[in-house]
Amino acid sequence: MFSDFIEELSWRGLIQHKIDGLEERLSEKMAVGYIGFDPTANSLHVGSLLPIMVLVRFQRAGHKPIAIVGGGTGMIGDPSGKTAERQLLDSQTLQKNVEGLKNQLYKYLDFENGENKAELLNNIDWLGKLSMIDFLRDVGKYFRVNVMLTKDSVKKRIESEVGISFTEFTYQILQAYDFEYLYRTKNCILQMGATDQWGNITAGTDYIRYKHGSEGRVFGLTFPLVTKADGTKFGKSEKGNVWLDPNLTTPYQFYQFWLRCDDNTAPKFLRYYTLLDKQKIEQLEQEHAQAPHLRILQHALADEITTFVHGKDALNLARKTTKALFSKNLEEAFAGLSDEEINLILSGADSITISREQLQTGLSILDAIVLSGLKQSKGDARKLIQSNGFSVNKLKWTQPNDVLTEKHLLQNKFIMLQSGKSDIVVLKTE
RNA sequence: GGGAAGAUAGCCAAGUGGCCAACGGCAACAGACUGUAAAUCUGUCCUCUUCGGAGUUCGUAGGUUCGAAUCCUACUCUUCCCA
Repeated sequence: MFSDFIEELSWRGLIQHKIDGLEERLSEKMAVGYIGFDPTANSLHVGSLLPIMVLVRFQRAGHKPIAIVGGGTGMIGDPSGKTAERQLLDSQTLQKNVEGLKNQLYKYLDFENGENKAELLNNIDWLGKLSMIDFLRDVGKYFRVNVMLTKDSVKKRIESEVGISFTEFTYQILQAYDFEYLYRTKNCILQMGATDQWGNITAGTDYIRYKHGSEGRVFGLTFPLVTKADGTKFGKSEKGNVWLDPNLTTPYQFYQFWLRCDDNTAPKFLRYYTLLDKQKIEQLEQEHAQAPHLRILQHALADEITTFVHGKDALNLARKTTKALFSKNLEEAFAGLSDEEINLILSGADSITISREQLQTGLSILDAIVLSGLKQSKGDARKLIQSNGFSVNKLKWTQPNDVLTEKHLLQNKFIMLQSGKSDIVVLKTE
């Protein structure tokens, strides 16, 4: 039962590097493996979803996952993939971020049941106790500077204009120490991470081998950094980062993010981020090829991931809201719905609330656009209208000097403001 | 310690006394075509605006000039060469 983890990752295209022998070791018996999460923000965003899914698959394959939040290493800053020295966070912010990450990870892994229940640890608990002298005597002795210099993350920074501080240079030792600590105390034999972590991971496996000799047979595995087919940065919407916290990115916005995925990237993301099996994904691809305009892959992607991250109820609401807002005929879409149903559907959308009196006296359309956040100034709002990019209740609005009044209300309740094709804000009245 | 080159908008980068809110590219936003996709073509793209304009930018601070991103001085930072 332990054997299919590597095979699974492999067909999903999730293996970039791995240390030989891992597959055999995993098939023998339950293994303990870990991934570290960086507390640079107080919520995880979609970029962290891939490591989470890898841990989830690891646990589903019968192994025991450990998630580390980097309360200690976060104080230092990982130079991997960074062109400039990291701005250090103060310990209060860091502490808050660590708590935020913990709460989210509890949602995705099973921390309750079975021999392979997940664990969550904060590396400040052991790194914080390490004294300077102990560190240099017991840990630093095992690291050769010439080897450390060859790591990509260090090499790139040394060659760059900004260089690298001693602090960040030592980062790999701390991460290696984490791995060794987990090996020693939790019998953890595998560290996983994105491709840019390979140097840090091998620093750990080398360290364990030196320190524990032939007993120290441990493994590393990396998965690709997420990219999109068009080369643009993954994980940003027009409003910024896409977060996993529903208070920062609503389930509707989250659902929409995946729904807008392009055709070339969708098959990859289905493999990366969903628990659908190979057969199902290939079937979806065939259906998609038959009728691409139905966007079958995008719907499957958005449905699966939104359910996983926010749950079935949130998905249903996001779908209902999407269906209502993107319907061609609004009157029809809302006809026959009760007040409660309408309120529920609108509660999922981005919205602003204004007073009834403002509509009675007439609300300038430019003000409305700025209030809604669709554009940040009246000048921008005017340009939007002039370029034919603004609609009210799905009808193009061409007069920048006109006003919104009660006659624009749908169901006597709300007005739909839309910039471009997909950015919709609902204006509600009190 | 000595010398040389450089710093321009979110990023890259041209401009070396007036024609400069500053060529071009990327990213971003909007339109057309589509499928809330990609590609392509078009428009916008320092800030605000009552769309008439107004205000603030070319490392920082001064200066020369009717006029400075452009010339001068000092300072800060970066890169390279020599010791």
